[in-house]
Amino acid sequence: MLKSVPVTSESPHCSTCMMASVCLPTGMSTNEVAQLDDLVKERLRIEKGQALFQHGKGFDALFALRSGSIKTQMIEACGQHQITGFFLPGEVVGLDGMMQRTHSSTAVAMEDSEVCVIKLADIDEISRRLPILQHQVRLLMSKEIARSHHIMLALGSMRSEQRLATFLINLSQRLTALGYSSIEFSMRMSREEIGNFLGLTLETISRVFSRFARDGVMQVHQREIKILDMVALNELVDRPF
Amino acid sequence: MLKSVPVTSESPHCSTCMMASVCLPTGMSTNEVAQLDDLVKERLRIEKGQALFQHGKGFDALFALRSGSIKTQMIEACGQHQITGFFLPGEVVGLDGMMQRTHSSTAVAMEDSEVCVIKLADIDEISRRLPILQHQVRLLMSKEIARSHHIMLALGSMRSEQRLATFLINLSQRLTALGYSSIEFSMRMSREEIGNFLGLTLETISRVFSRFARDGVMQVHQREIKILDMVALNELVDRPF
DNA sequence: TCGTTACATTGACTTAAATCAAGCTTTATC
DNA sequence: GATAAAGCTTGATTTAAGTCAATGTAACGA
Repeated sequence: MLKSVPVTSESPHCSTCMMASVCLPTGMSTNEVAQLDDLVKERLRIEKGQALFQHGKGFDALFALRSGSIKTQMIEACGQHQITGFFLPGEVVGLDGMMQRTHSSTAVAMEDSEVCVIKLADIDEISRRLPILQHQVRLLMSKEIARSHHIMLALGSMRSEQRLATFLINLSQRLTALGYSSIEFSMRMSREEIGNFLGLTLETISRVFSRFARDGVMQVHQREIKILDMVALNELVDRPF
Repeated sequence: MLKSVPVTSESPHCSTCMMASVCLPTGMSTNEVAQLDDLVKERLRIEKGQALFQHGKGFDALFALRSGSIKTQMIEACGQHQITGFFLPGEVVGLDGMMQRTHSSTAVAMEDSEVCVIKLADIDEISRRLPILQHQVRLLMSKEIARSHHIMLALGSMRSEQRLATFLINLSQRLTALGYSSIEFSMRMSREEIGNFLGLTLETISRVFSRFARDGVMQVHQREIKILDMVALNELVDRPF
C-alpha cells in the first residue's frame, strides 16, 4: 500500500530539496526555508492507481507532490464522479479538507508518485516562530479557490474547444514552471479523465484533438502533444465565437 | 458610492453581534469572541448593483456580509462572465483574493447590503494572541474550496434538473441556518443569474421550474418558492437517471 | 511472438439544451 | 392610473455534444 520513505540526512529536507522553488516554500528567503526542516517528517510512495486519501476520511495533513502526478475527485453516492484537479510536482494536495477534519475529495496517483507529508500540527507549531508559513498556506488556499473559480468559468460558459484549449494552455504553463517544454509534452491523463474534468465525454475530447490537429494548431499522437500555434490556441479562448 | 458606517458602541462588535453564531466566529467560545472586538473597525453600505470589490483590483480585507446579499463573478476579457457564488448574511466574501493581493473576481450587491470590513493586517495581529482566529480563517477557506468543488461536480456531470435541484437544496439549507423556513423562501436572484451560475440559459431555468411545479415538487411564483416534496427533490440529485 | 486488454479514433444517429421569437407579469416611473 | 422597462414563460426550431457502435492502435503479460 502506501509505503513510508524515511526522511534522513540523505533524503533532503525543504532547505535542500530541488523542488523548493516551485513548492510550498516559493517566494520564501533562504533563511526562512532553512527553518522549515521540521515541517516534513515523513514521505510516502504511492503506486499508480492507489489513493493517497479518501473522501470522508479523517484529515490531518497536507501533501506536497515530489514526483509523479495525482488527480483529485469528488465521488457521489450514486456513482457519478467529477475530477476536480490534476496535480504536478511541487503542487500541494489536500487543501479542501483543511480544518474540516475530513476530506471532501479523494486523491489518486496517476503514476507511481512520492509526496511529502506536512502535518497540520507541525504547520501550527512552526508558524508560531515563522509567521510567513501561515501566509504561505493561506496563499496556497486562495490560489486553489481562484483555480476552482476559473474551472467553473470553463465548465459554465465555454464550448468544448475553448475548454480543451484552456486546459492545454494551463497545463503548458505549469509544465514550463517545472522546467519542461511549453509546447511539447506528454499528458499523464486519458481522454476519459480529461473529459470528466472538463464536463465532456471522451469522444468529444478525441474529436476536438483531431480538429486541432487538422487545423494545424497542434500535433497529437495519443498523449503526446506538440503545440504548433500557441497564438491560435489562445485566441480560441479569448474570443467567444 | 460605498458608504462607510462608523462602528461605535451602539453599532455592535462581534461580541454583541446577532450574526456571530453564523458568521466568522462560529464555533468560538464566548471568551474568544470577546477578543475579536478590534477585528472590525469599519462597516460599508453597498447599494443594489454596486461593486464591493473588483476583479484585478488590490486586496487587503475580507468582508463579512451583515445584511443583504452579494454575488461574485469572474469576468473574461471577451465579455463572458460566470457567477461563482451567491452570498447570504453571515457568509464571508473575498477569500479568493486572500494573499494574492488582487481579487480574482468581482463582488456585486444584489440588494442594498451591509458588510463588516475585516482587514488582513488585523487578522494577522489578532491571531497572534488568538490562534483560533487563524484556524477559523483556514476553515472558511477550506469550506470555500469544498463548495467550489461541489459546484464543479454539478456543472461537470449533472443535467439541468439535477443542477437546479442541487442549487435549491443548498439555498434551503443555508436559509435554515439563518432561521428562515427551509421550504418557503424568496430568491434574490433572477432566472438569468441562476442560469449563469449553473451553466444554463434563463429559458432552461424557467422551464425546469415549470416542470418542477407541474410535477408537484414545488410551487413557483416568480421568485417565491415553496417546496412541497423535499424527498423527491433530493432523489432527483441522488439518482443519476 | 501472439493474444489480451486498455485506450483512442471515427462515423451514424439521438437528444438535451440553446437559440430565436412571441406573449405575458410584475415592478417602476412619470 | 397609464406607460415603460425588466423579468418570466412558453413554443418552434436548431445545434453542440452525447450515445451507440465499429474499428484502430499501442502496451502488456504469458
